[in-house]
Amino acid sequence: MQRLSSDRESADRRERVPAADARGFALEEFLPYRLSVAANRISRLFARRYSEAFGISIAEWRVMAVLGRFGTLSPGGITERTEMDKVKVSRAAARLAAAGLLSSEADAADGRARRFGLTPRGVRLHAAIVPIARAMEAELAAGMPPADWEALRRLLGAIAGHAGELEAKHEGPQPDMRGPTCAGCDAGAQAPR
Amino acid sequence: MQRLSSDRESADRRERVPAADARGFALEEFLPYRLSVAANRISRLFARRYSEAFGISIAEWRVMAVLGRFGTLSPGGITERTEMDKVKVSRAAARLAAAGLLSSEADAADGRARRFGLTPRGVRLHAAIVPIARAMEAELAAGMPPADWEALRRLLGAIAGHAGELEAKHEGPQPDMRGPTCAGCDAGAQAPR
DNA sequence: GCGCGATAGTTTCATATGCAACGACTGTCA
DNA sequence: TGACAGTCGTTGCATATGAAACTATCGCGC
Repeated sequence: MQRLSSDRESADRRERVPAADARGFALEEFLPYRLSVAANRISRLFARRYSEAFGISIAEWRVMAVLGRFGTLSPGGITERTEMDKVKVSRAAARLAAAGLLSSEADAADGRARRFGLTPRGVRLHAAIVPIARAMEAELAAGMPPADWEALRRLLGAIAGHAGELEAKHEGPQPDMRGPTCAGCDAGAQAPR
Repeated sequence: MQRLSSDRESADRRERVPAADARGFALEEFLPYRLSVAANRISRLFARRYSEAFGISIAEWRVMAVLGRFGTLSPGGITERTEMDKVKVSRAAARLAAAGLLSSEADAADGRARRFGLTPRGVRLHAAIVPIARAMEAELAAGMPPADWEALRRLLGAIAGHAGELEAKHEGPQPDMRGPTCAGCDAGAQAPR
């Protein structure tokens, strides 16, 4: 972790030396930014299509996708397999159940848990969405050579895995948070939220 | 665009044939899903760090980043360069200005426009964040070979570009929307919002 | 059996988001 | 010059989000 110039002796130097470096920072080259832009554009694309054609959101589609694959699942199981927040899963499942696409029953073995599954209508909707989703993916893939597409898929898995590790590392043991990073950043007041 | 079985003659076949295909749909292999998961994890990682260390959001950081690079910009100029919604830019800039990090003045040439720029404190904060951002990017990059990292950067640019084209195509002329996609999907009621 | 900390899921609440409406201003065309 | 369609940026509103609180239940230890 690079140390930022924390000396207070010279405002001039503080502004000139790191600023000379910082001025060269190009947001459009920054990988996290590119990733975010790409993901947002594609999410918008898919969200619009799912919403227009089927009246469901991406979160709801994900829930249906894992239920279509795994049969019945508990909210927790859905949460794991969709990588979504449990609150998001809970709400998506409630909406789908209200729309008659999901069945929900109490888990016989665990009184806290529930089992969600696709109703016959849910199965039909799932079967209708899958080809559309695949076609949209193919439309995206048509923009680059197949080898690039496969590489992108692989690299996204790799970066997500690594990011997951970093997240876990920072969530668990929180040592001297904001110590080394903020020390010396005399930015003054934190922006009001 | 793959045609989905829209025949109505046999509910059995409608359920068996496409479902057999649909059941094999693996969300975790779906590239848009992977992209979203990767982007969300990394955004959380960066958002947490920026917030803890500097009290700003990613949107605010992006505004500062482009102002640090280009000097003064109008809200519209910021919007273009950050790929963010104009509303998001407006609010981020307002918060940063309230925190004393941005200066804002009327544009002499155009009474509708404004000019935003970094205040001296904004410049210092910008100079403090850049090395942190670079260090975090390096931490991420450490998870894969440099060649893979470069490939990922390039492929993200390519996919975002292609997605942008598709978005533009679907936004402009909206011909028979939901015609070919929804035709034959007898999913019944749209999920209530 | 019976506390009691841990777990599953939902709900509450404060914030974030984006579309649409708005006010302010511009440049053009008659 | 003086309407008026178009643009710039902000604000209002309805929805989406997630952290934390809450309810119901579990299963361990005694």
